[in-house]
Amino acid sequence: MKSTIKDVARSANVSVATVSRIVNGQPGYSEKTKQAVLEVVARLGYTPNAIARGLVKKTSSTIAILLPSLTGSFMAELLDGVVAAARQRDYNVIICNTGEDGRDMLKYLRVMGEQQVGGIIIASAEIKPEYVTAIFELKRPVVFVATFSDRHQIPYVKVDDQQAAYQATRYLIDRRHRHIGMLSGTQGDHISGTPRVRGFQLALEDAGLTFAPHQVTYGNFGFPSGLKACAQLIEQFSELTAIFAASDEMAVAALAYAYQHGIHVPRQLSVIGYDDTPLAQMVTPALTTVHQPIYDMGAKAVELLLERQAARECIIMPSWITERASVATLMN
Amino acid sequence: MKSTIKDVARSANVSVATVSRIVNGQPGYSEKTKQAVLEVVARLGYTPNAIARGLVKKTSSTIAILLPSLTGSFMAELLDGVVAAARQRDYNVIICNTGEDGRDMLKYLRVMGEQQVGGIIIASAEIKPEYVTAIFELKRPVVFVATFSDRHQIPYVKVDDQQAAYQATRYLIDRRHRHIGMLSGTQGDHISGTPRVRGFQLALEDAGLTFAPHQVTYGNFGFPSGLKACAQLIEQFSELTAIFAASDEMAVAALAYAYQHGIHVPRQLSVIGYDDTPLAQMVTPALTTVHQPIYDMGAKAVELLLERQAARECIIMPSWITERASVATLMN
DNA sequence: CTGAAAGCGCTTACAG
DNA sequence: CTGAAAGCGCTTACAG
Repeated sequence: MKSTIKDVARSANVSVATVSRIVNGQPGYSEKTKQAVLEVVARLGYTPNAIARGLVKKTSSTIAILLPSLTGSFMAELLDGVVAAARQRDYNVIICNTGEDGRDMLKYLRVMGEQQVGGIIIASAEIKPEYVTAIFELKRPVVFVATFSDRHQIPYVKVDDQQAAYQATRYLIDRRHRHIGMLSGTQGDHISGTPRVRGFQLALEDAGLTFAPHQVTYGNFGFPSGLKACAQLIEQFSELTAIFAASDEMAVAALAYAYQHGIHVPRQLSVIGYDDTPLAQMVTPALTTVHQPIYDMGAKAVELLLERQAARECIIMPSWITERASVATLMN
Repeated sequence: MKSTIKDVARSANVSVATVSRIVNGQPGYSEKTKQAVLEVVARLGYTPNAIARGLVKKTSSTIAILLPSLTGSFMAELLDGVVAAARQRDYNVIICNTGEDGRDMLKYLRVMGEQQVGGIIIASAEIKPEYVTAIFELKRPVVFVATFSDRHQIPYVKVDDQQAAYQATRYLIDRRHRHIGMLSGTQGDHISGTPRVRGFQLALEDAGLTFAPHQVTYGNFGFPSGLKACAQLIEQFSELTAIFAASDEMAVAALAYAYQHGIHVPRQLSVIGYDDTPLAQMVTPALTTVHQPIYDMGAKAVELLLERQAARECIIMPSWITERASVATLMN
């Protein structure tokens, strides 16, 4: 049987109050009783029950992260940042997989409320109105990361997707590409879909280039979808010399497609990605891509959640292009 | 203020016992009082406090997974399997990053004990003797995944690394390769290092080929280390026609190295990896590799932990080679 | 410096 | 079918 605070109190001939103070390093006891108690603690192998403590203190030193999927290195890196920042603050993190379509979002929101978590981070997902309702009912700190709601004041940390896409497109234009196609993420996705397409379009138009619907093709950010989208793009827009992909995985799919069809990257086709996940440096040719500070975004979200909740700030993280080997400058 | 069971009891003119029964679907109340109570529950927005329940039931419906690192798709996939299996059983999972060298292993073991978790999964890490001591003191279910202890009876689920390495090497030999090099993981790693080298050596010797130390070179399973190890291997063993890498990332590093040096894969150099992470299908040429059922291993670990703890079984999962495009059959 | 006691929000025999 | 009461393992005023 696990020993409790009562056991050590009895064994040390003191009250539980005294044991509690000593174990928690609060003032109020002599060095002598401290030694005696600590000795009993060691002998009995006593460890405090965090559940009981949580009940009286009404907080459990844990936060939850809700994410749509665990696959893909984006989430792994985000999680890494969250867990590291939480550990620094002695918080545990519970991980909830809500499913790609947010199927279990509402369920987890409720369950995490019941678990009395200190706060909830919601990652990269379409925020439906009913989520927002549930969030407000929870009366608990929530922050979004890599997503946001444009209708409600809920803190978020993310990159400016439209601007980042603009930069990436501009990068291609500056290297004299005039026929640029885009591999977009999920069509109709207001978070990471539409804004990136808009940035793409804007950059083209600002440079005096035309933008037509057949220049963009859609997938779901994943590799297989990228393969299909790339085939379709090249078929309907054969004059293209460069591709901007809305995710590294889709960009890598373009690389794979090109290789299979004997198209040399970057000599015959330039490719720029989005995310800068570890994948980008591993492929050949190494991928030039939009860098998102994913790890830092996770860490920042924790900070917002735990220490700056009152401020209700939103944070736009900087993004930039990390140059590698998949984009060529055109000669003419 | 959040309402408690007392609030709804008062509001519904019943005892807390009755509310408890109704909320938990236990027998013992009339349909009429049930309706009345449920109505109050809805009106007050009452949700039970899982912490309080955990205190009396002495279990918290959460398990912990301790892993050395979150980066790399191996861990992401494992985590995915664990989380999915836990969700099925209405368990939450707390994720603890112990650091590559197990720096925080002991700390987390203690903290998770205090959190009264229902069980602990320890993933892919060297198991030091002091861990085992701490594990036994915990008196809580523990299962290892992708690792094990050869000195103590603690359930594990893993692949037979030596055998898998043997198969991979054999695969190369069957395709007429006679000069085969290996990119090993961490030197001295008893879990995923040594056994794979041993399998490699055995396969060579069984085929009547020689095995010499200069045929293997060491990294730490990661991509950058693979690049270095590959350079070194090719320098000291230039006649090689095929490489067996102890991880997909190291195999991909070999692909990258070859590309940079104008060596065509698989025409001039064959490469086989280990893990079959998503990465393997994304690179070009697509990587032939040893498939580990990582997701299933995570799910299995949860099953062992929660439902078959008493049996104390260990499970060796099957592995196989998934053929893609990075290995060629030699002609001569 | 120390202890008795109330209380955190539940569940669960036990009695009716 | 229903309730009074004890108890889960702690923390924290309060009193001395």
